[in-house]
Amino acid sequence: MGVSLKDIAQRAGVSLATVSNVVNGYRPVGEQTRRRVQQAIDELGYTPNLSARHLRRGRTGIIALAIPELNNPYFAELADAAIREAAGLGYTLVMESSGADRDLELLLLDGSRRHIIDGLIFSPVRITRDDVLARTGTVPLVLIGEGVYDVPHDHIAIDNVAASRVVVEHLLALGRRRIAFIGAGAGQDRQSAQLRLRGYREALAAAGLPVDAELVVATEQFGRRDGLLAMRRLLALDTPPDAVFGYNDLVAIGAVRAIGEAGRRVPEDIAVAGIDDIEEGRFSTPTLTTIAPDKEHIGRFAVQRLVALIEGAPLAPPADLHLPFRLEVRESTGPLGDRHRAVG
Amino acid sequence: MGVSLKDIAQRAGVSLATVSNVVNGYRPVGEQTRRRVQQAIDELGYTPNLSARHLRRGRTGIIALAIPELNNPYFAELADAAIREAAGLGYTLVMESSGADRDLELLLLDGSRRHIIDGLIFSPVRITRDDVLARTGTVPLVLIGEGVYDVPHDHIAIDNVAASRVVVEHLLALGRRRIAFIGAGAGQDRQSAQLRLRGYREALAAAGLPVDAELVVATEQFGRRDGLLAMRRLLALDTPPDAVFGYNDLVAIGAVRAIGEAGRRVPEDIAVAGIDDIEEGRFSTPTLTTIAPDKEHIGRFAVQRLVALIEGAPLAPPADLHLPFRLEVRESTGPLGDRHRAVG
DNA sequence: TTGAAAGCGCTAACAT
DNA sequence: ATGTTAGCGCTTTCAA
Repeated sequence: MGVSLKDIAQRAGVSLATVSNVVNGYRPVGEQTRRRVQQAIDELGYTPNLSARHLRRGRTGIIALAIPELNNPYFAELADAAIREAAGLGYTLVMESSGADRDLELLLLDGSRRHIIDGLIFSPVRITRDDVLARTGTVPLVLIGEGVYDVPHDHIAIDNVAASRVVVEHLLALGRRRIAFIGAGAGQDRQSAQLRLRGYREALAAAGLPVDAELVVATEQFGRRDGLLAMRRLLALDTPPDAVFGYNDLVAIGAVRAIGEAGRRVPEDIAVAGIDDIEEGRFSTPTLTTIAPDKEHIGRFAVQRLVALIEGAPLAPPADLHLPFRLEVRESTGPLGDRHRAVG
Repeated sequence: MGVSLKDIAQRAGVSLATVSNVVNGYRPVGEQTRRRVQQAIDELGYTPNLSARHLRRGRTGIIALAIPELNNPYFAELADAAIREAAGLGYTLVMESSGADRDLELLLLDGSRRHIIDGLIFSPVRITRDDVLARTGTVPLVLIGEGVYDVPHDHIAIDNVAASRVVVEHLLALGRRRIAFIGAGAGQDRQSAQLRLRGYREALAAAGLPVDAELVVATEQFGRRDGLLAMRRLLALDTPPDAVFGYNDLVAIGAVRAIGEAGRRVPEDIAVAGIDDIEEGRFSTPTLTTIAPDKEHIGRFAVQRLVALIEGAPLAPPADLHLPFRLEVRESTGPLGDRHRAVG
């Protein structure tokens, strides 16, 4: 074991409590004493034993960020911001993957790690509002993403229905009329898929267009491969779409690949757009039109709310926060002839 | 506070030690007793308080994976494997980012979190062999990647010189003669950049070709944008290259983008290859030729070695492990006319 | 302004 | 096979 408070106390000729107060600043310490203690700390190279502190305080200083897929770049970028914010507030953030599995999500919700984490930032995709209401776990909880609404917890997300509408309106403004949606979710209640699908439907309805069921493709997951496979099915239709809206950027990128493999061009033959604004889409060929949520903001804000909750700061009641987003029009829906404008 | 061992002991009418033994299995417990204790545990919903356990044991059950950039997909894919392996062995893995900063790396090396982590898997890029030899930290350490060699720690990596040679030999076999290298590292000692550059040089030398200094481009970082900017400089040369080898897949993808923006084609005009085999390169247009290290293997193996070290298992002395890799030839260097073969 | 001491929940050495 | 108990390092109440 390393250097402990007791070692410092002995060295400085003071009591344990005094050293603790120099370290934590809970109550005033005389200037003389403080100096002696600080010197001992420096000489011996003391750092607090966190396990002991946590045992005593009943807190661990660890918060978790639970997301469906670890290697979805959207979450990686979000996590990056969250980790930095957490570190700045004296917390360590650990990432947990639910694998988009309902049972695992329920476990996380009920505090599978309740003794190791002080709080949870959760991006659920399979559980429902009722699951959250019925939860027995008590660790502070902040929800992100569009999984669940109307629950007594902080909830940070963009308005997915509105975002989807903006994308589809953009495609309509380009003159596209057979607009497909990839990623409707395969039977399970991926709530965010429902919301994005709803925005898609609303935009079509507002334009007086019918929703053609064969243009709405469900997928098992929401990765590149899922987008690719779904797009192949769309290309096999008698009348393929002239535009595709992907559930997220990964799905859209998979669709772009499938279109190229079929010898068609994006955007000339088929325009493609996604949601998330992952960096990949800013360098792909063609670059990808997308909805850009402020990931940095979401990540930092979620951590701030959670830490406030943990530390019992007086704060506003649970809020449903809709952060702004913007449409990034790039080559995959750009006007023709606009290919290969320099990026970066 | 929640339910403690004492609560269970009272409920089951046994001693603390017995409950502890039911939970941990350190010594045998009678069948009758075990059943009663287990029932109490189930009824009261007991879970061990990890802070207490850690305080007592002197270990935290947390290991760290320190990498240069959190949102480099290569590391995300590696981390995914490592996190699963760690969980399987009863450890929680936290990710730390060094930001490829030398001071931060030194801090990590000397145990900036010594009280919170039991061990460290470290992928350094700026520190040197001497830094590692001089380290004062004592937490068990496993090195991954090509940052440092010949130090008394486990070290897991692919042979970067050999891998680079394979890539360049492949480009040579395609008949390319002006082969550029992007990502030589800008002055700082990014050891892995040196190694990959060495492989590049060796392959050219073996083919009896000179190394043209203007075809070797240093970059600040190793992301998509760096590849893009470097490639623009190469395209501005009097005689641009007919092939490009990127330090990693991200750099290569940036280069592909720059080539397209300049109105040239990959691979017809310029062939491009990288290292890492990130999923992005399997769906990009064109798909990216690359070196595929076994990320799953590296991640799991690093965790296994580290945990063995932590738990003091008798094990072989520190080893320098070179894991196998293979060349994945895809469209970006494929024979002409091979575009858009179906992937997936 | 400072000190003494209890006790957070657990494990492991020592007893029985 | 089971029980008793010391003590990991820290924070915090009560006293001085």
